[in-house]
Amino acid sequence: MRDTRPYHHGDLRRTLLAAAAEAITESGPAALSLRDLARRAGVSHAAPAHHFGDKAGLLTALAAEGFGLLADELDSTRAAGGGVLDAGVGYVRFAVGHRAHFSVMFQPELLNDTDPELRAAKDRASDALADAVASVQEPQRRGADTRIAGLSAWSIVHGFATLWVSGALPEDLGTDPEAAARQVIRPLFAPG
Amino acid sequence: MRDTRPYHHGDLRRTLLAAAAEAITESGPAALSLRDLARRAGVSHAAPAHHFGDKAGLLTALAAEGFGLLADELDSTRAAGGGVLDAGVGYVRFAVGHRAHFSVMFQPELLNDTDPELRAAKDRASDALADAVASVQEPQRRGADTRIAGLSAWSIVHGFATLWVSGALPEDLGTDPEAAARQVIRPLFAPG
DNA sequence: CAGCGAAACTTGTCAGTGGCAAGTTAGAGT
DNA sequence: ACTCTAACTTGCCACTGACAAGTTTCGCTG
Repeated sequence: MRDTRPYHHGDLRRTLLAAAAEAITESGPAALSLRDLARRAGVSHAAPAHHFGDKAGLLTALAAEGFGLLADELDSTRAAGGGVLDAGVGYVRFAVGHRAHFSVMFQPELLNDTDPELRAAKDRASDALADAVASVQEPQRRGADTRIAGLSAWSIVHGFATLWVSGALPEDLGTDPEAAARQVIRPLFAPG
Repeated sequence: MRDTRPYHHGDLRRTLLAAAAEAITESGPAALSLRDLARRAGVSHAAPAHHFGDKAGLLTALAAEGFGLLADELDSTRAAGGGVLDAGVGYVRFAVGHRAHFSVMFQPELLNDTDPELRAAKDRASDALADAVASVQEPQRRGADTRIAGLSAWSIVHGFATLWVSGALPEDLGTDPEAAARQVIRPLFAPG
């Protein structure tokens, strides 16, 4: 909220990330143009490069932010006393609520996968996921492998989220992704 | 195998699709360049447009081919007397064996989703998937909803495939995607 | 087999894009 | 007040996708 545009934007990094998220939500990561983002933010076409190096750098920052948000989501459902099922629904809630982030997080060819921030955020999300699965581990019958159980849970939840946001699922599932997710995910957690 | 390059390539469409699949497998759909494909095929830079209209057209053709191949895969495991688990493993085999096709099939913003060929191929794959799930339906306990069961199966299988090809899964799962898939998917189908 | 219509490709061009290099401005610390 | 550096700008180049208009070849009809 400055009267006239100052030379220093002041918050360009954040602004660009937000604009990128919006643009990607609308048209996907492939259609993203750095110059377009710059225009939207009212800066020169080369300004984005200063903060992110290149396009992959921007998407990497977005992905890292995404993993952080995902970890937050999982941690918060856990803090609320939710079980694995709730964590799963939380995963879907994140994917649907942050399509842009989600659509970039699992496309490594768009990212600088060696970026330390990205790695850190990934690790944090990974830990949060492991915690959510481990919380249901105690009442496990037999010595069923926890590791495999976690991967099963991750797979079904990730699969549902991916299919939902890509519009591949049948329409008669309704318009509420969380309710639908709960139904579809349940069979894995409530056998018998 | 002509002695000198004829004006009519003869099989450009196929050649371009194959080249595209190769390029995408290496660097993802975003990095795909029509002009590069043309160069690889030894034709002019505008030749691809003749066959596919534009980039989305090419990717749409690739996606349609992909859905066809997926349907083939599922039908063949069914013909071999396999159950849902085998169909699931077949799904993963397809995704890993045809990364390029798979990576494009579920990114609607890259495609012309109204394309009739794409729709037809999608429907065929959808039917094959439904058949694979229905085949295990008879011995179902209680009136568990078949529709939901199918979506659960699709989700876990699709999720595993997606995570595997994106390199998100832990390395200690080994290098054999089918074996790993079988382990991770089983909990859904063999409860109790 | 002549020729003609349509399909398959080429050449040329334009606006838009990403990325680099070199300059300019502002702010922060001393 | 001075300087050092981060935050941006201007200018440029190679490349890309899309379109328009031409050229070559194939296949079919008569």
